[in-house]
Amino acid sequence: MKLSKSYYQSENVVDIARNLLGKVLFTSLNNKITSGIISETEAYAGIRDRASHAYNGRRTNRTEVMYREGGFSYVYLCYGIHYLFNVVTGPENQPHAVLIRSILPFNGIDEMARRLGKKFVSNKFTNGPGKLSKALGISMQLNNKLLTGNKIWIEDLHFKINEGDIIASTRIGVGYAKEDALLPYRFNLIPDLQIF
DNA sequence: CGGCCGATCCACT
DNA sequence: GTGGATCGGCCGA
Repeated sequence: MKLSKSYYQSENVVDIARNLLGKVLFTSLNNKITSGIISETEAYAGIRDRASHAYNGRRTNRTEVMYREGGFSYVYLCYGIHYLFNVVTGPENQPHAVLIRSILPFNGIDEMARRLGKKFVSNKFTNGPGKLSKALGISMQLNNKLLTGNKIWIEDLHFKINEGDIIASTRIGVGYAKEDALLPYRFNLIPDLQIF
C-alpha cells in the first residue's frame, strides 16, 4: 500500500506531482493516525527552476535534504509561522521536490479537529500547505524522514483519477521566479470530483 | 553581522 | 483588497 522507494526515485518530478493527486498522505504521531487525500501539488524542478530552493545548485543546511535520493520528506518553516511539506523525488543529487498544497481530510478527523482547534473539520481547513501541516501535525521533527517509514508516508488506496479530473496551472507565490513562474507545474483535482 | 524577504494565513475593512 | 504575525535562510559587507 505504501508508495515504494522506486516510486519517488523516478526522474520526472512533474509527472510525480500529477500522479500524487488522489494518493493519501498519512502521519502517525503519539499513536494518532491522521491522513488526507492529496488534492493539490506543485512540482519544483531542480537546479534549473528559479522557483526552487535549490535553484542554481544552491546547497545549504536547509536544502541539503533535497539532494538526497527520492523518498525523503522536506519540511521547512515559511513566513516564520507555517510548516510546508514536500516530497523529495528523483535520483540522488538531483534536487527535485513536490510541494503538497491541499488535502481532503480522510483518517483521524477528530485528531485533526483537535490540532486545528475546531469543533469539526472540513476541506477548507486543509486546503493550503500551512493548514494541512497543522492538521496532520507536521513540523520540523518530520523533516528529512523516509517516506517509507512509520511516522509519515503516502499510500495508494486506488482512488481512480482520470486525466480529465486534473487541472494544471501556474504555481502560487513564486512571482520572483521570472519566466519559470509561468510553468504549468501546479496540479489540482477538479473542485467537485467524487472520489468515493 | 545587518537587513531583507519568503513555496502563508487570517482578521480586518 | 490590505496588512500583520513571526523567524530562519540567505546574501552582501
